[in-house]
Amino acid sequence: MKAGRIDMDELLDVALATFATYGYEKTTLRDVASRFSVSTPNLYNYVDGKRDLYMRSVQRALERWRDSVASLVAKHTDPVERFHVMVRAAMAYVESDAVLRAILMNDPEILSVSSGVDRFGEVNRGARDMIAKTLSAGIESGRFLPVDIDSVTDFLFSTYMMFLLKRFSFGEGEQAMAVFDECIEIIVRGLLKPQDNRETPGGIE
Amino acid sequence: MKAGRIDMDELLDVALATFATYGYEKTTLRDVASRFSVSTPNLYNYVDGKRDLYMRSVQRALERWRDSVASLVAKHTDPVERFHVMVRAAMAYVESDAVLRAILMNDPEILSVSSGVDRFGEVNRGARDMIAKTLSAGIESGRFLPVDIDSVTDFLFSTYMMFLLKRFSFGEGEQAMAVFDECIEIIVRGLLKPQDNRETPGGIE
Amino acid sequence: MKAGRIDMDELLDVALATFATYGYEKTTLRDVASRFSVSTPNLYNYVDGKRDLYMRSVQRALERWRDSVASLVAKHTDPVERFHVMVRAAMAYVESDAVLRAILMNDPEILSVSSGVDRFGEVNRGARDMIAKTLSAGIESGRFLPVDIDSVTDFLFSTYMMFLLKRFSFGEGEQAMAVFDECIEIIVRGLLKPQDNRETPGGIE
Amino acid sequence: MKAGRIDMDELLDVALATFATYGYEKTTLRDVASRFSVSTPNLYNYVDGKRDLYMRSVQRALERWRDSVASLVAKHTDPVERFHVMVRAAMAYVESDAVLRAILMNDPEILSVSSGVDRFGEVNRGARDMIAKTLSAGIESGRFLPVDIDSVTDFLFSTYMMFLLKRFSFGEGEQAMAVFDECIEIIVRGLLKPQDNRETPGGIE
DNA sequence: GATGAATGAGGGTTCATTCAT
DNA sequence: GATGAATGAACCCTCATTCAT
Repeated sequence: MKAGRIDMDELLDVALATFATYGYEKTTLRDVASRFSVSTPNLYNYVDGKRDLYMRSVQRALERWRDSVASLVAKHTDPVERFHVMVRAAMAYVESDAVLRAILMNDPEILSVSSGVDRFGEVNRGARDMIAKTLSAGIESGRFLPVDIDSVTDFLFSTYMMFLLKRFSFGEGEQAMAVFDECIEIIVRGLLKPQDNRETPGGIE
Repeated sequence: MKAGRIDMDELLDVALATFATYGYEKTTLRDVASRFSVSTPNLYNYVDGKRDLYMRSVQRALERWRDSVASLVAKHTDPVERFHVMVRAAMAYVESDAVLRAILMNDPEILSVSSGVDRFGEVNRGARDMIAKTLSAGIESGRFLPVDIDSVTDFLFSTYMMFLLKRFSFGEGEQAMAVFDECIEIIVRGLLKPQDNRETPGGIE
Repeated sequence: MKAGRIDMDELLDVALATFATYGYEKTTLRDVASRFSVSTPNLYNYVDGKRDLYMRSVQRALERWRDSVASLVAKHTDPVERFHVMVRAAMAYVESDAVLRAILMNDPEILSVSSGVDRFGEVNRGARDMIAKTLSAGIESGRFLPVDIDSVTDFLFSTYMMFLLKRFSFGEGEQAMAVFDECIEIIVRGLLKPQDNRETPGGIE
Repeated sequence: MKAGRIDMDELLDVALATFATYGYEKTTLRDVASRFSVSTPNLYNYVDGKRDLYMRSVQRALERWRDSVASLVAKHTDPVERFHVMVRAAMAYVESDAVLRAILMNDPEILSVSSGVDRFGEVNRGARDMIAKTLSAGIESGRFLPVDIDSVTDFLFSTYMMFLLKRFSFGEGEQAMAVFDECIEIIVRGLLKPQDNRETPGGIE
């Protein structure tokens, strides 16, 4: 009783897996269409072309990633905790999702925000919002210093992305993670008001 | 005195890097040719087509790998030491060469020798020779039991390749290395004559 | 109600004529496509490439040839007559079809069945069936000796093909035909039961 | 002690044979060059390119043809005899020279003079001269009627070419020859002065 | 929604041809 | 003379995309 033969969610899932396997260039619309026993042009009734199919698939994957992190972060109220949970959950998610990892490795620029164009601006903005909110919550609660939220958010997001890239796209191995943990510690410590400086819950021991 | 605009060594290096970056399919002959400001068909004066360019580039990379390992192994005389140096040097080399790593990740079958066709037969044979020689040296020196060299060589090479694949192509992380080290220990211990069984120089402590 | 700009039958006819005129190599897909005022890649909606277009065109021509012969043979019941009709009709058809003749001259291996690969296996098998049926009919009717049908069919088909090649592909002229007629006589006479040996309807006198 | 590695006569012979075998398009300069173990560009020291190589090879073949006919014709003085010898010798030569025949079959336009461009103008002019001289000799000797030499030459040459084409390029078989013989008879009879009309030496009986 | 037909762009490859050496 | 290097044109073929049905 479906209106069409193709379910949009399924389409994006199948497409993402195919892109992950073959990479964007080598993936053929026929590859995707044939998985649904459907003609290639028919995909254009659901999607605006190959690029669009790719963008939407990746978008959805990025959203799931963001949502997963957000729901974990939501369980915590302490701003410092939220920070640590956020960065660690993000890392753990990528580590656990082979398809997303393959996508990121094939197309590292997905996470790049500096090189002029920001594809996936919405998702990235969502992630930024999450950071910004955590930041401002920390400031309002009085534990963080009253820094400029926008610029610090930018800084944090860039650092985060940089490490993701190093870790998963350029494959710089696990020592990159140690440096990352350390950097996060430094930043968090820098945000805390002096009297909080001793304890950083969730830090490495 | 230059033969032409293109130096063969440079060509293979550039090609390898390009293949490593984009993968075989997405790499265009124009990609490679344009790095030398040269027309695409001109590459056919140096190389027999895209496939050939790929094969030769990879071949050279594999040879460098093999030679690097061989030269390190040559510094040792004790068969047991040679074994440990050999397997560790091989792993370390791949770890240090991002281009080779990318190539292996994009085309894991390079190392496959079982699936009927053995592309890069010569290099693989060279590696096998290295193993076989180390084995027979150990036997002649009286430290190894007089095993059948061919079958043990086969076994060792397969084990070695299997771990390389797990480690770098399938990205199974570093715990695979621990297992590998252990396996090597077991094999070496099994090769040693009883009185040698206690000490395995180069082992993990 | 037209399916498209190109009618499959027309396509194969045009292609066959073009191949006959220029030969396989010199014939361009553009040559064929332009006859339909159509882009070259569009041919791939009808056909699987140049080789496939060639194969199908020739296949059809061979089928027409076979069918023409078969329908003539069907008018006769006497096995001996059938034999003579069959071989003569086959020869006459080629003589009358300049396009088929040109194709055969450009690509003599079409009829070759011995050299390992039998392209056009189906048609050749059809022709063999025709021979085999005629043979077994003759045997059942009691006029032919009870020979092994398969091996005699093989022998007859080979002889037939050999003469076709000599006549049309190597252009050995009409004296080849005389030899052919004689050979057929000999074979037929050898197949007949002794009491039939005197009369061979359709023979040369 | 040859100046170069290649003898011009040999080159043209080899080239002609190659063109005859593969046809103009499929023949590669490398095909020809490799027969002399010589680089492809080197051929340009002897010849002005592929087209030129073809033209010269064919030219030479046509000249040999013409000369062969001319030398046979020269043995006769009777104009009528000369005519018959000329046309028969021309036919016989083509029949005996498989390479020339293959060339003519692959490129029937060689003999075409009507379609605007006359490649091989010189040879064709030579052949025409031969006809014209025979004609004028016949006229001067008083056996032929005083026709306009140019137009009759044109007519004869065209007829001759037409039959050659029918016979060898379009493969119209041997009945074309009968028609040809008859036509020649008719023409010769028409040229003779009335009292000569009875006897036509060399005619068909 | 779905499909067959059609196209332009682009990729690998061959080839005739030119040029500097 | 001879050659290696270089190029543009052309070919087969794939693919994303459009359009009429």
